[in-house]
Amino acid sequence: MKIGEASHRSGVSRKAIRYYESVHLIDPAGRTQAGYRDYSDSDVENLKFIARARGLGFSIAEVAALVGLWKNQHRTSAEVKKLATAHLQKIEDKITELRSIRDRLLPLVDRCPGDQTPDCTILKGLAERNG
Amino acid sequence: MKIGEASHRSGVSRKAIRYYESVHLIDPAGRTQAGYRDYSDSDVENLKFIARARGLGFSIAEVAALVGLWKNQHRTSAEVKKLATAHLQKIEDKITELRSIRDRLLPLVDRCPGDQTPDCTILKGLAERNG
DNA sequence: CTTGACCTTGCCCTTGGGGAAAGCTCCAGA
DNA sequence: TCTGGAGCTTTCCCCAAGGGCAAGGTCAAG
Repeated sequence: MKIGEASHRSGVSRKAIRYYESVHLIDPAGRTQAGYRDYSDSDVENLKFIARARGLGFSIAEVAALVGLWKNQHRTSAEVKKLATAHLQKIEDKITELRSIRDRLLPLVDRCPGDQTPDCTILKGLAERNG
Repeated sequence: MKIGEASHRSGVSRKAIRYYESVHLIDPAGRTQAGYRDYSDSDVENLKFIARARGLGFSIAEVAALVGLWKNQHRTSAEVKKLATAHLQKIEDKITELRSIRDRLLPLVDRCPGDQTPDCTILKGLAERNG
C-alpha cells in the first residue's frame, strides 16, 4: 500500500512517516516502479507501535530504543523497565513543575479583580522587587 | 552596566537578553563607544519582570503582551486576567494530559517483572493489536 | 606588551514535524 | 483519448527559546 493508506491505518501522518524514515526510526520503505513508498501490513504494525509509544510521550530516541528492544528476542524486561521507569520519572517531574507553576499563578489570578480598573495583583506579583 | 552584570543581576542569560532584543521583547540597548550594550537599573527591572513571567511558563509572545499591559497605565485588570487565565488553563490541560499518560504507563511498568527474561508487559501494551 | 575577561556577530543545533512549491503518477469520467 | 483532480514525490523554510562554539574586537591589570 502507499503512504496515504499506511498513514490512515496507523494513525501516523504522512509527513511523520517520512520524518521517521529520515531519522532512521523505521527502515526505508520499498518503492513502486513509479518511485512511491510501498508499505506492508507489518510496516503498519510497526507504525502503530510507534504511534502508541509517542502517545505515551516517549521521545523519538526513546521510541527507537523501545523498537530495538521489541524486535530483539534476547532483550531482558529489565532493560525495558529501566527505560520506561526513567520516562515515568520525567513525567512525574514535569507534573510537579507544572503544579508548582499553577500554585504560584493561581493566587495571583484569584486576587485580580478582572474589572475595568488598572490595579492588578498579577502584574504586581510579576513586578515585585523581592521576588 | 554591561550585559554580563545585567545578566547576573536579572537572572537572565546573556544569550537570552540578546535574543529578547532581537525579537523586540525589550528595546534595543544603548551602546558604549566600544559598541557594548549598556543597561540601566530600570532595564534590569524589566528583565526581572520578564524572568518571573518566563518562570511561570508564559511564552515570549505572552510575556510581550504582559509587558505591554504593565507599561500601559490605561490597561484594565480584566485584560491581564484574561491572559493569565488562558495560560492557567493551558497548564491545567497539560497536567491533565501528563497524568493521563502516567496513569496509562504506570500499570504497564508495575506489571513488568524487570528481570532477565524477555517477557514484558510494557512492550506487550505497546504492541497490542486492539490499541 | 601581554594576558584574560568580557564583549560583538553569526552560524549550526535542538523536537517533531507543518506548510508550501514544483513537478510526477494514477484513476475515473466524458 | 483526453483531462481533471487527487495523491504522490522531493526540497526548502518555519516554529520556540535559546545553547554552544568560532572568530574577532576591547578593556583593565600586571
